[in-house]
Amino acid sequence: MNTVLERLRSRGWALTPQRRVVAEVLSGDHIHLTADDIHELAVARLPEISRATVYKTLNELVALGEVRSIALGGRAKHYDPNPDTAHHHLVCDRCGRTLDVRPAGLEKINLQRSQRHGYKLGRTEIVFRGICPECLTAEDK
Amino acid sequence: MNTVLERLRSRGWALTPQRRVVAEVLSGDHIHLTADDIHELAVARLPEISRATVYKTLNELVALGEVRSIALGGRAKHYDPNPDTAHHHLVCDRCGRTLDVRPAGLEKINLQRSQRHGYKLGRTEIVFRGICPECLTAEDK
DNA sequence: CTGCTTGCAAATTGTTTGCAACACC
DNA sequence: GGTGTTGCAAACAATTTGCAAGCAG
Repeated sequence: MNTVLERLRSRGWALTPQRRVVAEVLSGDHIHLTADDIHELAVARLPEISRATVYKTLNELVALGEVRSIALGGRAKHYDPNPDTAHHHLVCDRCGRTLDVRPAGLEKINLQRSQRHGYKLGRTEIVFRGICPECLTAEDK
Repeated sequence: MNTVLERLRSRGWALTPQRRVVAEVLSGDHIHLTADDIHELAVARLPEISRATVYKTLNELVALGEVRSIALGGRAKHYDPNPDTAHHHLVCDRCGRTLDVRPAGLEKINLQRSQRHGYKLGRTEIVFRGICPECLTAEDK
């Protein structure tokens, strides 16, 4: 069922072990990892993979539209393996844990013409910020 | 009319030339600058100001709640001098130019309980992405 | 062979920190 | 003279790039 890899191969992407491992890590349920998280998980499956290769592969996946890179405020970029499904993000301000959310009634959000300032509009991103349950209990000091 | 400086002074913040210049640059109409932009503009008014001081001052302003740091996807953080007024951002995907927008009808956005995953909700940030007029005309190749 | 891919190491970029010199009550 | 602030330079962290060597067709 790994359609990601099929799609990539059909676009002429050389399927090396390194690239397969990166794609596999991303399609797991660990979501919104940083490049370094991804490298760490990839090393567990393929010890000799280098950070540079992980970075290059991630950039290629972003360019191919298979993955989106998102800026959540921490130092490092996070990678979102679901660029197509419409969803937004719920981010913990303490630990950075990020979940996908699909809020009801927000699909039709749009900027009225008077607020567009001549921009041609594209995607709208919503980030809900808060504190996750783990950090909340840890906070009960 | 520089209430920012008044507020800061009343909180015991030493008002040095360097800090005043940074605050002045931020209260200009050039909005959402990066730390380096701010340094550059500050140097124009006070040539000997150092990058380190600008960074330190910006971090203090953020800690004091006078300025918010925002991640817009580029490498560098941007600084938003209007943390209090409810507004969102319209970002150019080409050049990064960012404007404040106050879309109508979005004030009551909220995540329904079933989507909160136990998070205690805080602020909601919306980023509208698009291409600004300048980049649009430049693109007419 | 030819060309894409890898991985090391070095370069870049954005930001922070250690510390000595300084300014201001 | 102590407290807080500056600025240089060095340290850091995240990411990118140059390049020689490897592998695949």
